[in-house]
Amino acid sequence: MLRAAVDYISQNGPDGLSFRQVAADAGVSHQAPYHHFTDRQGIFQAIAREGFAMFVGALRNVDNLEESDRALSLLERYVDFAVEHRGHFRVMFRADLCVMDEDPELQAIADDAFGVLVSHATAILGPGASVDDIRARATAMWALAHGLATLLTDGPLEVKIGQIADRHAFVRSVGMQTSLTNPH
Amino acid sequence: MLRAAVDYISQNGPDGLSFRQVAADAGVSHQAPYHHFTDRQGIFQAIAREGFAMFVGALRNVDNLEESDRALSLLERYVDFAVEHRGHFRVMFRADLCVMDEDPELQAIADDAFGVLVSHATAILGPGASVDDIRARATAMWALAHGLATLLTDGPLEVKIGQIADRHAFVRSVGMQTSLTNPH
DNA sequence: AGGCGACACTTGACAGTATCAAGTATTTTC
DNA sequence: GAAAATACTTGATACTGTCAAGTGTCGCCT
Repeated sequence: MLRAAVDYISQNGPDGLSFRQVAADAGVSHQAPYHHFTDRQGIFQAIAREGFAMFVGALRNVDNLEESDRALSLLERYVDFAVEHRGHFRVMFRADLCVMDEDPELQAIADDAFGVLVSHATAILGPGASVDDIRARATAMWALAHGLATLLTDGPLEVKIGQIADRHAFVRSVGMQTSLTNPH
Repeated sequence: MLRAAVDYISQNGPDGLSFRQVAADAGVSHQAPYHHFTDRQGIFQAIAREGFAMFVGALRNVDNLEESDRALSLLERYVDFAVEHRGHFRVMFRADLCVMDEDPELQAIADDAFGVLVSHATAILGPGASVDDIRARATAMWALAHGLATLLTDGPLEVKIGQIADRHAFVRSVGMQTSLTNPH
């Protein structure tokens, strides 16, 4: 049932998603989903949870890589996740669809994902860096990755810059332009 | 009428927007908007048009600034626009809400906005830069700005990194971390 | 002056939607 | 084997976008 919803979202976006249609696709009555997910919002929350769990998994263990490659790998993985799980990704960062405030578990797992970024920013900037610098660096990496992912999945990037032949190479070349790999 | 719709969107997001509610707020019958904007999609297209027009206006003339300040100013203006016109911004980059393919005028004005980024990237990298480098640099700036704007307007940025006291200073400090101001 | 056509809007109807409420099996648990 | 939780079901309500056809009102042309 979740699977059906995610599939729909990845193709048509989250907005047109019909609770009833999902039920029909799963071959049950129109109230069956309402029993599992309390709300229409509930189904998005469930998707976001699953998504963030996978997301953290994709980002974790980046520390095992060679240091010079970590920032680019992080960027690459972030974008990869968005493209490969666009159904989940489209929901995860939409505050209007899944309100994290009401779901502590979701909040916790999202924190984990951000934690990866912060620890990475800390490692790159070294022990001497100020809290503000680390915060700024982590935000910069997040914003770059998130912007790229968003523009690729939903936005008009390919419309504007033309078809992208090799996504991995492209993402890396974009990352190189920002020298986020360097200490300062 | 557009005003009412934009106000609603800036507060509640574009998804819950009800054609009928907008009409009621404007004190007309439920079919009056349908006369002005052919579609529910039509109202989003109108908002996107208005938005991109303002957007280009906000980004233009960044060339007049001192060269070292251009990249940061561009970033700052991009984010400013998103925050100050969040009602428009939330619609402009949602391909599912306003399909640009069917609106050449909208497409043209969006091209203008991207043109500012490209010309800026070209100027920074100098005449010797390859097309791929310029493309990558323009994308990097766009992604950073867009990601930051998105995370600020819709995303969980402030939830994760804490309240931002001075937005302008923060945006600039994030921009500094990426050295997008430098040639390479 | 009189008519005419564009425009701005209205009422009415239809199918589809989320959601509330209350019912019915089936499965698990004690 | 009874009770309770689980997984559904049907029915009804209020709201939504959209189609269709009507009403008034203004400016303009003859």
